[in-house]
This record gives sequence, C-alpha cells and structure tokens, in this order.
Amino acid sequence: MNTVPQTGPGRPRSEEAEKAILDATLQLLADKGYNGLTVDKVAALASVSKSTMYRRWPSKLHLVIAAFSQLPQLPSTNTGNLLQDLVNILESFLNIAENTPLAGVLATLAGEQARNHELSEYLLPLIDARRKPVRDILQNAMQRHELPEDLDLELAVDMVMGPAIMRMLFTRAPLQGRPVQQMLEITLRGLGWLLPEG
Amino acid sequence: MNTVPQTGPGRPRSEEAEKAILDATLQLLADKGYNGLTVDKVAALASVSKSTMYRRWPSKLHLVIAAFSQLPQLPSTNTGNLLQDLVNILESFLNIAENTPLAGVLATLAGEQARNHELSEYLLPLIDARRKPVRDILQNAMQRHELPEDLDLELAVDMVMGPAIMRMLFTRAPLQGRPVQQMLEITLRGLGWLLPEG
DNA sequence: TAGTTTCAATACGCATCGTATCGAAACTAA
DNA sequence: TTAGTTTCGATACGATGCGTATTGAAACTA
Repeated sequence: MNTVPQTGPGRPRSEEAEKAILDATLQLLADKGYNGLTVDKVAALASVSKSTMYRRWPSKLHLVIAAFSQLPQLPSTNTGNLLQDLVNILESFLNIAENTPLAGVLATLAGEQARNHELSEYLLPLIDARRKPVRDILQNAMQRHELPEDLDLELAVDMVMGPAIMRMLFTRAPLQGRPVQQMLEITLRGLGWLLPEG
Repeated sequence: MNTVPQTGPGRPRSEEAEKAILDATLQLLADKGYNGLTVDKVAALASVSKSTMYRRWPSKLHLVIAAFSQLPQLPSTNTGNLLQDLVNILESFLNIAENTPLAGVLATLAGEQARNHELSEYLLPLIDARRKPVRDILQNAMQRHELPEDLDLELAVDMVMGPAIMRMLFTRAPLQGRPVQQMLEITLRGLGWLLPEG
C-alpha cells in the first residue's frame, strides 16, 4: 500500500510512525467521518509531520483506504447451518456499520470510485476482502450440496449482501433482527437452497 | 426546496435564474461528479451570481439535492409481465448509472447522510421517489395475485434493487443483460412469484 | 414616491489539501 | 571515521473552494 520500498542507504522509515498514522486515521474516521478528518489532525494525533504521511500515501483518500485495509476480517462462523451462518456475519457487519461511520465512508469511497478509476485498484481488493467470508460460507454450503452445483458464486454474494446494504445506505429502515433473517430466507429460497433436513 | 417564499414587497425572485442554476448543476454533476462541481462554476455556467444561489439553498449539498429532485422519474412500464417490467426499469436505471456519474453522486450523498442527519430530511424523499416505480410494479403484480398477499413491499423493493446496486457501486462486475435478468429471476423465485401461466 | 427585496459583481475570510524548504537524525558504504 | 543518502519534525506556502459581506442598480408594493 506504500508508495516506495525502503531498501538501500539512508535512514529507514519508522514502522512506529506508520502504525501511529493508520491508528490515528481510523480513530478520527470513526469519530468525525471522512469529511471531518483532516490531514493536519491526523498528523497531530499521530505526533508526526505531514511529510512523513505524504511520503507513504499520495493523498488523503489513499490514506483512508490504507487505514481501512488494516481493519480485521469479519469472523466467519461455520456452524453447518447456512442460514444461521449468513445471519451471523451480516448482523456483525451491520453492527459495525451502525456504530461507526465506516459504512458512510465506504459509500463515499464508492462514489469517488465511479469517477476516479485509479482508485479502484486500491479499493476493489478491500471490498473483495469483505465479500470473502460470505463467499466462503456459500462455498461450504455448496460442498454440502445444499446449493446448486452451477451456482454463480459472485452473483450469489451480491444477492446475499445487496439487499442489506441497500437498506442500510439508502432506505435507512430498521435492519437488525427479523428483517435480516427474512431477507436471507428469501434470497436462499431464490438461490435454490436445499435444506439439509429435507 | 427553497429556503424562503417570495411573497410581499420587493423584487420577485427570478424563476429563470432558478431553472438555469439547477440545469447547470445537473450538467456539471453529470460531467464532473460531486467533487468536480464547484459553486463558482455553477454560477458562471448559469450566468448568475453566487448570492442568487445562496439565497435559495444554504449549501452546495442542498443545491445538489435540489438538482437531483429535478430529474425525471424512470419510466415504469406495465406490460403485465412482472419479470420483464423489472428488467426494463433496472436496465434503464443502470444505463443512466453507467453513462453519467450520477450513481456515484448518489453514493456520495448516502455517505454524507450517514453523518449529517439533517440531510436525511431532504434525501429520503428523493430516494423514495426512485423506489416508487419498482414499488408500483410489485404492487401491480400483487393485485394480479402473482405475489403473496402478505408480501412486505418495502422489503421486496430492497430485494429487487439491492443486488444490482451492490454490484454497480462495489463489486463493479458486468451488469447489463444476462446478470440483471438472472438476479431478478432469483429474487422473484425467493419472493414466491406465482407465474401467471402456471 | 418611499420602502423592500433581488440582482450581478466582487472582494474577503477561512479551512484544507498538497508542496516546498530546512536542519537534524539515522542509516550505508567506503 | 567520513561522505552520501534518506527520513524525520517543523513550518511556511500556494492553490482551491466554500460561504459571507458589500455595493449600487433593478424590480416590485403600497
């Protein structure tokens, strides 16, 4: 994610500073959102000069993306119950989204991506990492023959996550508990879920 | 959407200027996106002074929202074929999204909405208007008894639009033609679509 | 005719991004 | 030890863009 490696002669880059910058970025992002975060504030909070930041990331946007990719993966349960596994991971995703402005930031980045194509290069892997747990759960179910063999996995991921994200970002209707389970039941039925018990 | 009515004495507000401002806003939005649009550029393109703009809308954000609500509704066909009607409206939505950065702007606004709650008041009606054609199509199908009587209509709208929007904004995989139809077939199956011919 | 509001033009304050400069610090290589 | 290189913090700076303020003319009401 950095711009240049630090091999050769000269003073080595401070790993400490790098961590402090990314931590400060995440904290300010969580406290004030993307627009409320300023480069100078990050520098002050991380006790670092701006040159140290811009040597690593070419813009505020890149910095934010780098900070995002530091976030831990969502815990992907594998209870063997497809519906329950999906409910779990979606609920934990929505919990994060409701208690931090990360969802809003993600939407902002998506909007920027539509215009700034160079951004996709950095953003797409990050998004794919968020899709991966869902993909894994679906893939496990396929191996248990609970889903059709010819299922388009990427399309299925969109079908599973799309309605919840739609509601979270745009509709802004209640989403915890019942609605999530209901949405997933509908989607799984559409995908041709073959329940293990019949 | 304006801040103050124009009754009473004094020079009346220019309807012409208002239209020119909104048109210029839409054009710049389509050409350069939200960040590429500047208030001064809008003023120049509309041949209007900034005071004329700020007298009507208190910020760039409000102006953009006002311009958005000027956009025409998507044409809601009613052929009697539920799948085809939904394919049509989603395709025309995606056509706009692919040929202009308006979709990206919508994402940007959604991101802002997550932080700026006062914004929801203006944005939600606008989003609801975009959902309405889909809601109408689904409602028509319900009256034809092609969908269950107890269907949660709002949830169904999210299920229909969510996967496509997910793919458009985040996944960024191909979306025209086959995938749209396939996604809708899966969703309708999950919703319990009772085909008219069987 | 007097009072009120909008108009275009323009200047201004202010925040913020990203760049540039500087001398000190930390490292490599000879 | 010494010369060369890169990063460091501190700080200043240019550029951009939002939103406000001022001013005199224009368009309306009473």
